[in-house]
Amino acid sequence: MKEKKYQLIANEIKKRILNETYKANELMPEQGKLAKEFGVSKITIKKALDGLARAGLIYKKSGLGTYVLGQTLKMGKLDSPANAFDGLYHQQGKEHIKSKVILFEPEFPSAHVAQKLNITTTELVYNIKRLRIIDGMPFILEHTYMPVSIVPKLPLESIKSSIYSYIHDELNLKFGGAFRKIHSDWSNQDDVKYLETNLKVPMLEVEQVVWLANGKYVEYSKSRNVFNTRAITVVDINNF
Amino acid sequence: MKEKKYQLIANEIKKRILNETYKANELMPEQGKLAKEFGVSKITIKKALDGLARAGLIYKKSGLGTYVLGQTLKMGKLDSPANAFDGLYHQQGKEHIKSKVILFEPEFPSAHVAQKLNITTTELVYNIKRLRIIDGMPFILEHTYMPVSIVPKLPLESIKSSIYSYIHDELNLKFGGAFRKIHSDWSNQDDVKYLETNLKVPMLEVEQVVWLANGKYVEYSKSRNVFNTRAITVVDINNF
DNA sequence: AAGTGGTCTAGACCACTGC
DNA sequence: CAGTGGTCTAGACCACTTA
Repeated sequence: MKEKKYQLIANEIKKRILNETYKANELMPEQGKLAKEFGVSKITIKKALDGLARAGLIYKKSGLGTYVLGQTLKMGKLDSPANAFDGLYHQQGKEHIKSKVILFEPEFPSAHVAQKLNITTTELVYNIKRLRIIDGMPFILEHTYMPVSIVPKLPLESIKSSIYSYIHDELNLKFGGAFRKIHSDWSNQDDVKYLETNLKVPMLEVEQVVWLANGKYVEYSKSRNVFNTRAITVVDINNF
Repeated sequence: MKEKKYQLIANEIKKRILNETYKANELMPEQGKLAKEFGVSKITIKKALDGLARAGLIYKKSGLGTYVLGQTLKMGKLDSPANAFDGLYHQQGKEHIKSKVILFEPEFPSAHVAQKLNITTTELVYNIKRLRIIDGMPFILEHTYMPVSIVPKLPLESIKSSIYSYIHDELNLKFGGAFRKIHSDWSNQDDVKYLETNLKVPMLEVEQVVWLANGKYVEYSKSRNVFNTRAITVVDINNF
């Protein structure tokens, strides 16, 4: 799998921003210089920078130059970016995260779940409940439905660690995108049971549908956190 | 202000998707055909489609074609997309929304606010509290800080309707992007007072920093909703 | 093998900024 | 005016999917 030039360049520039070769609120080298340095055309540099701009790392001003953007809403250690497909396991590091499998069963989906996954009610799905534990603390209660047809042999080992890694690295499938709906709710019996909290406490719930690059829906899930343990962060860049 | 070709094309294709000329889960005309139809080069079509793909309307599969994506996580009527700069006023329509101005004062920002807005504590900001009311129902309690230097003459009329429209249409400034942090919390005294709810109820809070296309920070705000009145939706497309 | 989308180029021209 | 980023093109070539 050959890395694309614009991807390589974007990664290199990102590295330079993170190690402060290019400092926050300062001008970066102009596109022409970068094109020369990397030995590519101007438009390829632009593509790399466009990606970084969308990720909220830089901004460009026509007639002036490209600036490094100072990140002002810092993420807490346990916050999750809403724009990411690497999963908790990678965000937090595998030394810190454990998963307890509460439920792992095949079943025929309800009409509701089938509709979310764009399948019929006769196509089997896995019904998976996991408690994600970070540094020994119960953290997220995840309830996931996944079509069996897409992940026919889901190893228990992956469920305990990272289903996303299995899909990405072992099955070599690429994620396409996700719709997420974030809202707030009262804690329920399950939350109390697994997240070591009380009844009638605020919860943060993320409901999501995830699809692969080949257009197939791979997951419908709800993740619940106790209110004061996690926030979701979103970067939203105007235009394209 | 001349519209760009890829923007015009993206809008036209979006229209066709919405009026179901191109139907969900079906193939769209290939890029070559579209290029011919609109009389532009293939790469311009691609740019238009890339934008639509990032907005979650379509997905493309190399070797196959471009599909219209069926939206499976429907937004509720009062939900807000996290990816949008048009503001509530436009999302809900001005017939339905009213704003009650609770506080509107200039002040020197606290160190915290100054840091978020990337200014010094000697640069004046507006301290604005608004209650947004939809169809007579108290809906969102907004607390906003805005540098006076960017909006020197903010008309009270705009605060009552749409500050975003004023910035965009009257001042002709373009939004650049936003960082948002979404979390859950207990309701507090202010929530009870203005949102007609009880104490100790779950709330959804969106904390955000918004900057303009010229890189200047224009807003630091916190918006609070009662838990069962609104959700935030996010579309997250892998890669660029 | 044919057809799709994706990458990349060189270069023309435009739009915006500051001097 | 010079210098920046943005748009757009024609066309070469690659990667992927289906047959």
